[in-house]
Amino acid sequence: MLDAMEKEGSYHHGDLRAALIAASLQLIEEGGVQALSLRKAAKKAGVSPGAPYHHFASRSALLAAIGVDGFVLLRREMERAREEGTTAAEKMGCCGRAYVRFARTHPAYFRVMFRPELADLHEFPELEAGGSSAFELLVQTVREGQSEGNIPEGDSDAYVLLAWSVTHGLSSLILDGPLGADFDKLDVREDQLADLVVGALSKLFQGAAEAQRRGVQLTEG
Amino acid sequence: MLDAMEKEGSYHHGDLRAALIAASLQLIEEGGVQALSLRKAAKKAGVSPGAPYHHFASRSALLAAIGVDGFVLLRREMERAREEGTTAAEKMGCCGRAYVRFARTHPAYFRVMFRPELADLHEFPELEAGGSSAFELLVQTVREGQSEGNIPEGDSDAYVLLAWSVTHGLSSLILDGPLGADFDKLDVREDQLADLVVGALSKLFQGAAEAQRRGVQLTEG
DNA sequence: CCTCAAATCTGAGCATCGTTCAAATAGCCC
DNA sequence: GGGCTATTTGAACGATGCTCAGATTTGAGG
Repeated sequence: MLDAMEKEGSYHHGDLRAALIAASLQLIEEGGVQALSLRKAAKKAGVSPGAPYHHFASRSALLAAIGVDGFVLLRREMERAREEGTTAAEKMGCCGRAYVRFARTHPAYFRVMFRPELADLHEFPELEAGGSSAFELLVQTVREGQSEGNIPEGDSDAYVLLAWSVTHGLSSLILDGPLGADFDKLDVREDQLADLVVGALSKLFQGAAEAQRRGVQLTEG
Repeated sequence: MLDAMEKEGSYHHGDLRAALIAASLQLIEEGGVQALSLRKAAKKAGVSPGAPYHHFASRSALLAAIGVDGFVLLRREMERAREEGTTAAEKMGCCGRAYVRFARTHPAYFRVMFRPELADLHEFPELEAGGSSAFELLVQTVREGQSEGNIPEGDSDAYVLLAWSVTHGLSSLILDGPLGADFDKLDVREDQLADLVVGALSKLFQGAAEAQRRGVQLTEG
């Protein structure tokens, strides 16, 4: 599905399916998700307005296919980034930075991946599976960090959710939030935001783990 | 703008502007942002398809107005929640929980507030101002926490961003992410997620502040 | 090589959408 | 009442998602 040459030359168009996805990505990058119409994608692929419906049941199905590709790319980039760290805490930081980098580098994919009104997760189980796949990588890394002592014990689920929320939240704020207009007040450049936030989270994780090791009871509030 | 009775009885319709916003919110809650069309909102308000354009320059402008209302509501609920905490760390936790609660309680508002393709921040400065207003509340609270010793010193900007990213990320994941399908694997109910994640962040903040107080150097990685 | 069914594509058509605009209407100040 | 402005109408335009009957191409089996 990621390979545009999958069926080249075997049908009338070659591989209209891949051509439509490529055209769609280009349209989305030029003018946002709203700028994607099946008719424009069809014209870009040199085909009539009705042709796409032999490859995608609807506009949503096209977007779902793009989202699936996006999750594959994200998972791949996170796995690659993970190998740059030695301790689990480092790996988690690398994953987080890769997540944010992915959002900034592939905004077209990222938006489609997290817009259920464009491609519903229940309607396209492949999309849901893609999301779970990326999620599992974080679960694994946090568990490793706990056994290494870099992440406080207990509440494993909470720390996983915390890590994912941080990276996803920062990505969303950079892409769609008022952060793009506000971050200049913060005396940091946009490309440093991920380092800053993920770094702060790492500090907190390690500091809290150290405190716990010294017998400090971690309480909420 | 929040008051639906603002101009009641003074024009042909009464207050078409407010009626359109009310109708729009209803449509969005029923079928998502995509289910809102100016024509349907107009019909719901008992008015012709062209009438809305005397109150909103475009569909985007209508959505921007809704977003502005949303930011007012969010800011109000965060301020109210803040007063339930005594220390700054507690206040920050309350803000975070209120943020997530707002997203779950008012998904229609929340989505519009963070969809620049629906209502561009540059095009509607009021929207941008609304976002900044909510953001400032977090800045203030984190700064208070640092002077109280509940939040580690230094990197003030990073901790603000961290706190906002966490709350915004969790909200986004609950509303639009694959979390809705995955959280059952985590052995927690959805309404506990905010407590769990915000609580984890609070623990980290306090643990790290305690470690710093005992002379531990907080390093990234 | 020929046949024929299946896959693929065309192009017209339908309903809906955002948006514009001239003309009609209602409210308000003088 | 006169006249001005705000408001509303209803038709119109172009674009969209999607459907469908029919034309075209492909590839496998005789």
